[in-house]
Amino acid sequence: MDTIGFEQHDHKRCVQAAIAAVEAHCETHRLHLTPVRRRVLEILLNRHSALGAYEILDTLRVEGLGSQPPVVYRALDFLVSHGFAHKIERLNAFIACTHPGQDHTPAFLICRRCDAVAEAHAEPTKGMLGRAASDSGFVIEQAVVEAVGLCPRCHEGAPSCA
Amino acid sequence: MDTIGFEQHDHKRCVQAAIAAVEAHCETHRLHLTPVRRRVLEILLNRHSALGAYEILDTLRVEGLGSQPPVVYRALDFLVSHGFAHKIERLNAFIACTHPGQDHTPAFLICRRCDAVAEAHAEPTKGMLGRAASDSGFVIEQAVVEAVGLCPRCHEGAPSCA
DNA sequence: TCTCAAATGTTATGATATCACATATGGAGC
DNA sequence: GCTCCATATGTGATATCATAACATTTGAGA
Repeated sequence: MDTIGFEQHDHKRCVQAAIAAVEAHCETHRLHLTPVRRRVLEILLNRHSALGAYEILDTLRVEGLGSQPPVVYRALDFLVSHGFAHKIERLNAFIACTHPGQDHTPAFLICRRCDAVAEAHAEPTKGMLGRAASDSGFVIEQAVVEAVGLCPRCHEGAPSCA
Repeated sequence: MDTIGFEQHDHKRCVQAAIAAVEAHCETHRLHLTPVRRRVLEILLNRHSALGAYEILDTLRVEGLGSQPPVVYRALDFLVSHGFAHKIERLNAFIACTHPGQDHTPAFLICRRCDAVAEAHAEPTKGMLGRAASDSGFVIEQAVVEAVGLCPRCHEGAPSCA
């Protein structure tokens, strides 16, 4: 399953690849990946845990890219609306998408101990939820699927998953 | 599927039955359903859409049951932690549980037009999410499943789903 | 070069949630 | 009945998350 992000990986390379994929997508879809938007995406990509909007803003402020909340929220709106990032409702935080440009319903595995977040795929129209929806005539347009628990490393009984 | 709440029903009776079920559960589990907690539950039960904490607080304030945010948040903590109510993360709002006392993972169908919310059951350990979790060694303890879309009535093309 | 839409800068405020500490309530043991 | 203590509530202040409103800048195309 290539969507699980708990294992070790070449992080620098994964960031570069993600940026490249987003750039390509913006190119073909005539979207503006402006400096602020690009930088917010980079900040998100540099972590595999979710970041609060104000944490991102702190970094932008240091770099002179903006100091007020609307700056970061607008950049996040752009990234989220085009599927380059996702909001984790449970955490009121944001995370870069691990497969940008592809249409998908993300599902998240959130470690409550080390705060790592892995993205998987959800199938909101299948399973009991999909059946309940179709039985009642509800039309699902969008879904939030977020599981909280322990990631493999934190589950091992290690004192910390740093 | 008795967990779908979009159809018409005897609302007064459903509220009474829910209160009775919660009372019974508190009785057997030595939990205190204090006046504030009971009233918050009633306020939630009187709707089939989610209510924000401050909306609930407005009602409590009028009734002299408390006027500060911690009052309502503490009552909600009690209700949510014992499964008598759920938080809808997507809406930052709360809703009474439709089958209190039973251990379950709720899933919600949220109408974006009329704000009605129906509760269904989720199976977080099944489907692709469960497989992704077990494949990676993630242990799911809790899950948020919330679908946004159109309820049967709003989907009919009616001007409103009042 | 002009124009206009898109993006950004900035001030202020709204909405959601918690902390910290004081006070009250109610049952267990004496 | 009284004391002790855990639980619950009252209250003021504040933290955290998010958006409204409007001015200014930028950049692609006429």
